[in-house]
Amino acid sequence: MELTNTLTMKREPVIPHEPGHIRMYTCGPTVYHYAHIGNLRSYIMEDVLEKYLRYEGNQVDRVMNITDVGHLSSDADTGEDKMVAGAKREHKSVMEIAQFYTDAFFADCEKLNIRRPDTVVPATSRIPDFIRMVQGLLDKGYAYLAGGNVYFDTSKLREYYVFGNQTGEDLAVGVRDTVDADENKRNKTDFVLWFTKSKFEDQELKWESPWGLGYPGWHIECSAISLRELGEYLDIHCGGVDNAFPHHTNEIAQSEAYIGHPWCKYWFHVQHLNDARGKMSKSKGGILTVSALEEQGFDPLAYRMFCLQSHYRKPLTFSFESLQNAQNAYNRLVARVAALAKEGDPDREAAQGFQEKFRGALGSDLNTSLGLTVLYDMLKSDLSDATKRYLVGDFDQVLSLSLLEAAEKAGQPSEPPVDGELKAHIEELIARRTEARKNKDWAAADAIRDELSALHVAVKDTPQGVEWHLEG
RNA sequence: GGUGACAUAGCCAAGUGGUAAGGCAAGGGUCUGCAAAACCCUCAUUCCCCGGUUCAAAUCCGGGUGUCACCUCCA
Repeated sequence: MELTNTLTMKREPVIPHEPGHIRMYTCGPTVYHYAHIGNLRSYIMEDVLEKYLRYEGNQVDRVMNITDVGHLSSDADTGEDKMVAGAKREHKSVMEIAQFYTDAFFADCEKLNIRRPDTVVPATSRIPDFIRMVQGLLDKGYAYLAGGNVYFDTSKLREYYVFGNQTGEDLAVGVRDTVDADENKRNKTDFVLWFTKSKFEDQELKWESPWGLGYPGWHIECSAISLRELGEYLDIHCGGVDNAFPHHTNEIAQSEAYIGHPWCKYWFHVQHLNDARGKMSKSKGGILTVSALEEQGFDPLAYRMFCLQSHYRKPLTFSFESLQNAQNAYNRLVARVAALAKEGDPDREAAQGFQEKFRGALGSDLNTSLGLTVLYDMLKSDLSDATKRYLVGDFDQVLSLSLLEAAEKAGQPSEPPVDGELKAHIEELIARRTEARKNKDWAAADAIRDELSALHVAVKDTPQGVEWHLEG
């Protein structure tokens, strides 16, 4: 397949270091709060990438870290570690908070059909690895001690800025007026590998190290975890664009300095989900979670479809109007799949043409929007129902919209979740309406329908009789 | 100030030199007592603007404009 590699800003064929075996790393969540749907857009698109690589027949090893240490609390760089702030807010221990939000993150992922990576590593479980790596960088002369902290010396690199054409002079330290210049740094692009001293004094999570009691810098965890789990040749590193600088830039700097050769070949960056105000972010507030969407009657998979209808390299603006579009489209798609006859065997040979088109779409820089079009074209084609069902299942290995499962549920009118008394009342009203309709007393029939609709019951007259269901 | 990405109908979008896919919404129709659902039909002479190259440009080149993001917390 071909992907746009952020390192070169060109579309390139994906050729892994070891043929047929792709090693993929993803920056995981910081678990001090619920993930918002903007975070989850990245994870959805990365999930599609992983599944498509498997669909093409590759073995994929995927690793994700869980950041349960080392991030600061507020919009400004003042205050305590975000994990600590979260713990205090909820009167729990730091590790309890981390576990709680880690579980919440994976629960959201499950609702969105995001596969859990093969290996998930909490940063706090790998402190000795981080210390070893920092020591290695010191030994090789890429790091220095100053003011109690260990810094990475970016002047030792041939090239520091790998994404884009910035120069060191361009870096405006303190663009955000709450960020102060760190006097210990030899170069303004240098960054901390290990802290023992910082302006944030009340860190609860600290570990012994050769440089004193402290905690790791903000970038070391991804490098160390990736190097240990996936080796020195990483194929694809994923993340949101806002992490390209400084996080990914610093990861590359320290990883390549440590191993002494190029590290990761392809960088896959997902653009932001914006709302009318711009980037949706935790610090701005007003964030939307999967649960919030569910409370408003949306299926999490409609949000997945919303993301799939767009392209990962385009900024996507969220609005409830757009999500409603996606929800409608999803419902109709499921209804179409549900209408396919189940009898018969698929004609796999006839299916190949659409499979090729599907690969053509997804293989071309993960064009999910075009992939959905192939699905629609296939459903409209003159293939047999059995073949169509087969292809729906085939494409859904990548799209993961649970189309066959949802169609199955739609096919069996499940008992509406109402208690016996209310149910009896509704059925009584329906019986009276049927009677009124038989007598062509339309006014009475419509009055009863209004009454039902006040109870949030929608009725549908079909040749087989009256169907009803609860709304919203 | 520096850097990067993006710009196609009401909305989401495909498109990588050959004369604007698809989805949602909307309008019309069939069906139905009326609805709902389903099905059928319609819906951009034009792709942010201005130049240029070409027989031919949404696509290539030059110059603008706008939106968003990053510049040490963010995916």
